Amino acid sequence: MVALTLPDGSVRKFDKPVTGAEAAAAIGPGLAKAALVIRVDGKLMDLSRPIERDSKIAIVTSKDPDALGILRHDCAHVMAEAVKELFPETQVTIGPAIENGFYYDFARDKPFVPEDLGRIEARMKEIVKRDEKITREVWDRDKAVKFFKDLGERYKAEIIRDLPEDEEITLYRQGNFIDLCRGPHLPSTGKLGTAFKLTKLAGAYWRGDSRNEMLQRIYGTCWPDEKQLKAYLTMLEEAEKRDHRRLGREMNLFHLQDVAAGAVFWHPKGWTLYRTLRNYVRRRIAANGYVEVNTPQMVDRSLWEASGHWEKFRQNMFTAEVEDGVLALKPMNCPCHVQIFKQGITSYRDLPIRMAEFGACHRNEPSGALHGLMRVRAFVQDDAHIFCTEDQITAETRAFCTLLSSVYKDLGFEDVTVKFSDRPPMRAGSDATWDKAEAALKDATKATGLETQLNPGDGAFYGPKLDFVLRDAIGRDWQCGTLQVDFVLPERLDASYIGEDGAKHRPVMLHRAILGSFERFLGILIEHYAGKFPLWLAPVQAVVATITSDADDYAKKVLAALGDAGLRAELDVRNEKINYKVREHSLAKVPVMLVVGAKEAADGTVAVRRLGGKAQEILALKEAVARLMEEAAGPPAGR
RNA sequence: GCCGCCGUAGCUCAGAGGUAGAGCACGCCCUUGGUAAGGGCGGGGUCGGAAGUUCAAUUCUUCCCGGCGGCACCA
Repeated sequence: MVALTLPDGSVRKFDKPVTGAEAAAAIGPGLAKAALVIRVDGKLMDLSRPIERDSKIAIVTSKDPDALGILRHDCAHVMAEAVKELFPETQVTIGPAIENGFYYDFARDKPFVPEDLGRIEARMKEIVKRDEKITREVWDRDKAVKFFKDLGERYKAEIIRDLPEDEEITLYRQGNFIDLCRGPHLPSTGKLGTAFKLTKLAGAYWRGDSRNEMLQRIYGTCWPDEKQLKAYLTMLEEAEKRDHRRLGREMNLFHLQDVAAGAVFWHPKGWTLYRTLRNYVRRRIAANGYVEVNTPQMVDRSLWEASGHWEKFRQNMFTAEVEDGVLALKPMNCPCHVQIFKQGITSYRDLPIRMAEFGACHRNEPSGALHGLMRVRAFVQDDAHIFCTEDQITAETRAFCTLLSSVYKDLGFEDVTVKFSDRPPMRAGSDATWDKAEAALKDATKATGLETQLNPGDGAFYGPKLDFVLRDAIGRDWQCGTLQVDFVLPERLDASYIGEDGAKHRPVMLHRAILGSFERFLGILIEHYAGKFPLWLAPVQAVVATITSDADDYAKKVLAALGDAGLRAELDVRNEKINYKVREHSLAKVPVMLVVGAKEAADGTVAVRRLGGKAQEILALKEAVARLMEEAAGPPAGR
């Protein structure tokens, strides 16, 4: 006798063990048809497996959030089957479900070409049409290894060999295709549907290790129905439209050029945006007790040896030989800040010292890592180092978390999470010190009300850290801010202060950045706003456009009034129709247009048109300027 | 760095073993038009770089540089 409790609390009794499929059929024929897998006491299982004991069950259909992963995993299997049919010499490896889809890694001498994707996709649809039954088999380990070896599938054999001793070896068979898999799977390939698409081709290292051979990865996306597939593809198109590299060109913000790979040519408008952001951060940190400094670009090798960078970071550093040694372009500012700290004698009364620098750093990133503004070789950090006592870590971290949250909010990001990385196995500093530092970070995030996720053992060897992640307008996460406690660098570079007791003590250093790098953050900001910046950030805040040349003189007066009010405005008196001008400045994403014709010139007014808006508002020039000025002032500094 | 794809006008892209074309942009002319493209004419390219094959290479081959998508990297 088996009693199965359904999600609604009702109990079904069977006089012998039943399979998930039978249980679903007993509940109703509609459900039996829609059933994909079954959840038994919280664990997902194949419908074909018998349920021997009293359990809580739920039939999982495509509406269930758990179904998506199964669907995508199955899609990977169907793709592997299609590939094996079309290219029998290919070896299969692994193929998991991932966010929005799945991939499968294949090993073969001849790489796939983009045209293959269409063929594979067509064959996948055939396999779905065949509606092959998917069956689960439990195999003996050695037999399974031999079986795959004999098939020439050496990767699969390797995976089985490396599975933990106590793990059951299960194989899934669909048609002529058999694959090692933990499952669960759909009852048959027909249940997959056809809402999938192969999206890209890529190389990927076997087992994710760059010392291993490279496999061919095929990515795909897969959804419960065509509508969701289409929605996803549309979302991708939207993301492409707001790509910062594209908007950077269209809005004439910056360009990248092969003569300086990984470095940015900022155009006037982009540089205005950059400076606006930098000025904003400058105001905010000044109001929060930071002092700003500036330190050398190129520093002698000896300092990097002392700081430990030469040993740990050498490959990423640009160097230049000079007559009496080697200089390195700084990849970070911290050693230089310690040099400033060390000038003269510092008393405990002077602490904390919050030393900020918009420091230009260079890192020799691998060529394949470069990506628009997001990953560059030359960048400027909104960097600062807080020199303080251990007792001050809590208050400083709290203040930083508050400042950071407020900055993100001002810049349009409300959704912020924190990753907290605590002590790694190999570390410097005593356990008591780590206890204190970790407690301080934990306390600070809690006090600020930030949602925190623990990354155990992921801290740097020199101290625990917080990483701040923000979510953008289309749901993507970006790690930007950071706060790292450092017990080691002050020691290595011999920084000290005089304590209350008159003796020398080591300060603690907090490395911290809110934006990370201006370059990357601007990339994120461009995509977040899709180029439509709020007025205070917009590089061109307003365009004064004339309807006919009769209004030219008045338009110049309007422009001057805007300029006097500190607004970034441009004039468009070209011999073009107003429709043309409106279209052009709209595409350039200028937030405000002030349209003036003979009427406005006579009345001393302007017709205000907001980007994307249909309505226009006629205002007296003075009134319009006053309103825009207020709006363009941006967030206040003193918080 | 690794795998794959790509590099033709400022941009988006077509093309072919016999030194190139479209649309938009740009310049000039006409047009003075009230909220997302008015019309005409015109200028513009060592076809990413180097070498090789060939009577002839921008086209085919190799190498290099750069871009794109991943992977690896991001103390």
